Amino acid sequence: MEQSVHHIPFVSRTALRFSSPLQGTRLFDPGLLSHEEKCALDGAITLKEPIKPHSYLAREEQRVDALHIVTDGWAFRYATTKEGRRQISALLLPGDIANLDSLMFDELDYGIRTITETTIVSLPKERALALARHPGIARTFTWLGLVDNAILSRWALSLGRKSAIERFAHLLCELSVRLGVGDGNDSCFAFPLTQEVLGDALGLTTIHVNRTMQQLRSEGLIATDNRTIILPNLVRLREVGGFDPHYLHAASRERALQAVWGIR
Amino acid sequence: MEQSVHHIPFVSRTALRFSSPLQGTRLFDPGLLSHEEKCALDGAITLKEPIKPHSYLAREEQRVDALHIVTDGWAFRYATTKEGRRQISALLLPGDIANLDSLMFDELDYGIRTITETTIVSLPKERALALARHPGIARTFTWLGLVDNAILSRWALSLGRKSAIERFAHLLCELSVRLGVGDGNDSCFAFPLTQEVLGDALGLTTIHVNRTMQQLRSEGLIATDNRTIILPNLVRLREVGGFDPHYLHAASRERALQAVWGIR
DNA sequence: CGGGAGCTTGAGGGAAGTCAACCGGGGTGG
DNA sequence: CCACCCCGGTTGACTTCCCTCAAGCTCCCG
Repeated sequence: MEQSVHHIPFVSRTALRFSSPLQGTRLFDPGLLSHEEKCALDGAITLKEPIKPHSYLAREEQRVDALHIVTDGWAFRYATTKEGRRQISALLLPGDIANLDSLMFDELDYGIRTITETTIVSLPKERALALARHPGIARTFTWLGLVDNAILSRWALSLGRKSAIERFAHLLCELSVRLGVGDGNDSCFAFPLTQEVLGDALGLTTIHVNRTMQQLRSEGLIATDNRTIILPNLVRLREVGGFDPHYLHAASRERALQAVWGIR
Repeated sequence: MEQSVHHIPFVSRTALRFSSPLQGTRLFDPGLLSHEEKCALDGAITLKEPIKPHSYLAREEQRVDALHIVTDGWAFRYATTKEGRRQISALLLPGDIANLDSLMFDELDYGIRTITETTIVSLPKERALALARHPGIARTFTWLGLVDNAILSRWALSLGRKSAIERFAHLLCELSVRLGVGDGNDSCFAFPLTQEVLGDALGLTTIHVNRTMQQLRSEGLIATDNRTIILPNLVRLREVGGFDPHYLHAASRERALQAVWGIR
């Protein structure tokens, strides 16, 4: 996280005056924050010890008094039926806020678990609410909540109306965009999801996930190797999944990055 | 919706000084708004002509430059697959904002249709953003977005991990709470959803919705009569649906109502 | 070397989908 | 004013996608 200034091209010096664990996360991404607001945010957070893989960041019904922002690693939100069937409602990637709703609600109505080792920074609820008096920060929270919502709406479309292979393809397309791996074919990224976790995200059994993966492999749409996934034909994968990246509103994110850094 | 002042006990007269179409809607509910903020909101909205049943309030991909708040009637948000399979991602009841995300995004990534005749008020995006400088209004928007999110997460659990009858039961429980019909058994409310719309909300075919309704009827969990539904055994219905009202955060709404009106 | 986590395979079953009718009622146009 | 039509609901027969159950396999790690 300690990043040295000389790795970054000479632009926009003032914006670089500090180096925050939040640098480059989605919290800063939408481009809604002034330099002052970024500093204020940065001053309010505390960096936590890394959290082990497969451990609980929070349990269902738990009282949580701080926002947790993932800065590294993968995690997920989930809910379970009384019989113990689990549905993942969000995959949390670096930059995501794990529990934005804690801003307004006292108790979680879901649980949070890590997938890989995960580092988070936390922002006490009270300070977050105070910071939300900065219009840019308030708008950033709102923006993040709305994107969460857009993603979840697509998941609902997948869960309710798509076949296993379509759901899987759609999820992979979503992840490739959210992770910011290039649009070109032959996308490739670390993929720490077990088939069990995939099943719980896609509303399928692990066994059916396995068979669906085989189908995708045999059609040349994915290749996996040691927790890495390759998408050799993103165009066709998007067709299969019925994926249109528009809903992720990554464009505004790109635009913001460009405006702030003059790069990328 | 036509509420006359003399139905309301003599309390908190100042809070009643104006009568807004927003009165009693979820926009005012969380209790986050000062009297001044309510006035500001009220001054920014315009009441629209009632919209016919089964008509489009907005299409997918459409540019929308105002928030639309449902004040009467039922509507829904939906998305479709390329083959035309439709999934409803939200049922919009009086008080709901149909397109909160228009606050931040230019184009919808869903469509909005009415179910019954619907009246809406609209709030131009620019004015909404300006109003969001009031902390209470900003927090109200955030609150509404977060509740939307909580509801959608439960829908994902239903769609991914519950049987037809469980999904149906859960939806009915959710609606009974959101509509504010009493907790007691023998809840009863107008129910304008066709089996087709229900199917699109629950991720089922109309035919299977029909059979599921028959099952619920035969088990004495619902009774229908001319677009009205009766839930004769809400306790068992909640058991069947695995429903816990906590996630709707209606409590804070009740608390707010109590604080403002001293009633209910 | 044993054990567990994650992956793979096969056989059989079941919940929900598909296809194809039919019904009943309310609106409408001839 | 009646006939017609269309929408929404209902029913039956058949299909299918995905689930369940039950193993066995392959790593990796202690």
